[in-house]
Amino acid sequence: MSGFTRYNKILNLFSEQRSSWTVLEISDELKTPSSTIYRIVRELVLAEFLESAAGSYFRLGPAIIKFNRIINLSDPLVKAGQPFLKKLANENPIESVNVLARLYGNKVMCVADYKTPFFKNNTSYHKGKLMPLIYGATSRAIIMKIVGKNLEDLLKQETFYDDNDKDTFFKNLKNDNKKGYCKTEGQVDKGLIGFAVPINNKKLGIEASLSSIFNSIDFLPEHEPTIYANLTSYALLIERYINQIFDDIQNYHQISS
Amino acid sequence: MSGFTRYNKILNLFSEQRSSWTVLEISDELKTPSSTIYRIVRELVLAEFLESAAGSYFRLGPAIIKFNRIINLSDPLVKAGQPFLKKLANENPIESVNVLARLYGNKVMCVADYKTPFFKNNTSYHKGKLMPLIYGATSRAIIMKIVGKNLEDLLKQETFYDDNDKDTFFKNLKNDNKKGYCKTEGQVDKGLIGFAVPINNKKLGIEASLSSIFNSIDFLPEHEPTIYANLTSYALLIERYINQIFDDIQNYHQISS
DNA sequence: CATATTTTCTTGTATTTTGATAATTTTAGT
DNA sequence: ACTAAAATTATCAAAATACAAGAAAATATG
Repeated sequence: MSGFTRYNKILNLFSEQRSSWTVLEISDELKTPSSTIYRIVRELVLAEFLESAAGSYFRLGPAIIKFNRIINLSDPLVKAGQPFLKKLANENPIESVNVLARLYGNKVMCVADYKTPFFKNNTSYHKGKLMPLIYGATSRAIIMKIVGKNLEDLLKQETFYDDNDKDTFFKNLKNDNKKGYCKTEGQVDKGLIGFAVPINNKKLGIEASLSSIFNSIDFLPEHEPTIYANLTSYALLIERYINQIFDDIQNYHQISS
Repeated sequence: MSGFTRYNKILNLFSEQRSSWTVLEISDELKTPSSTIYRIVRELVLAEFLESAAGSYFRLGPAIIKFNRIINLSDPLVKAGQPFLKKLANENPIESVNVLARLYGNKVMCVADYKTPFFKNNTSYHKGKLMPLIYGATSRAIIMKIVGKNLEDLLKQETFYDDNDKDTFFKNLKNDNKKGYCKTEGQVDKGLIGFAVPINNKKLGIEASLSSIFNSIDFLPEHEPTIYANLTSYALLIERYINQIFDDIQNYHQISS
């Protein structure tokens, strides 16, 4: 273990399932002497990436919240998309969860979400949640714009049931790309149906999607055109807004240098 | 520069005011050779604490968002307090911003907020924002419960205009402690008036406050008893809920070990 | 207050980091 | 597609630091 890895390995132990650890537990888990872990944890506490909790446990610290706020204020995708999610939700014909997601390594991460007040189900789509790459409209709208070797690399880690499953996947992807949007049902959460369109910005290296998720029981086929129209127009708005933010950043850097 | 410091120094350059940096800019700022910075930045990008943006700029990366979500799901204060903020807001007689804040080093940080839909002003109180330690009801409700050497250490860095200013500060603090709540006007944002009560949990090491902030023009003296009653009762609810969460954690660790 | 637990300190040795420079890759403008 | 400039990675020996193991200190617990 060297470099940032030694810190990152410890930080990555803190998960949704297990959000507090003692030094000895970390030491066991990473098979590293406790004296070493004590030193590293102390450093992380000093930097407020960890903080000590009751009973000699440690948990993630406030530095994370601080940096997260800076991302919220400055990430072009979040900045451009966040304000539109509520509007999109209000124009949908039925109760919905609306999500802005982006590629994150070889997973997809939700970076902003808005749920209408009376939406019944709990969805997997929450800000910060990592989603599977090949399931769900949200993810597929992102990868449908990726081609060639990039797509190959991305899917390298994914396993399909069989060749047939794989073929169907690629066929659907091509089809979706032709239509311009994605629709999946029950792939991520049972009883939910999702629609998504891609959001891209080559200059900023943004590979993302905008999606609306509904309860299957609420959904009627005649809703589909409206849903699609809303998604498409808001995706366009967001893309335009991202470009504007990009120009602002450019200007800012030119002026200050 | 050694240990985590070298990573932390770079991460801490990314701020609200300046959220993207090039390697050369970082190198200039930290007076460190660019070959070194390239290496460190690459490590941080690999761990997704940074990501590359357009024009060879870097910005904070998605790992932050991921960890922030884990905090939201697991931090006892956020978990206990978040659900009550909206309820508190709805019981207030006028439009309000409602904030849960806690001590963070020698600053105060807002960890959850809820603003009523028609609140006019923009307040400084947003989740993740660092607030001054000695100004504003939110902060003062926290420090009014801290005594002796702890208080001394905490205030060591703060500067008062003069001795008179300092005396008034301590007199007010004592007074507030007697009353059980804090009230300040225009100390953080002009035109706003804030009320706050402390939230404490010795076992979990939580030093926090719950506050409601109003537009001064909306506020009438007859509102004060209701505001105070609401804050006090919700603070109690949150404290109780924190205890319950604490017990849950205890049980969880006992069962799993 | 005594004991158990957690945390920090100490030390020689092994490992890692550093930074100047060179080499390579990427980008942007014809 | 070509070229020049810029951005990024690779190399390597010197310098700095992390490491492990146990001892010591501090802190929590009953």
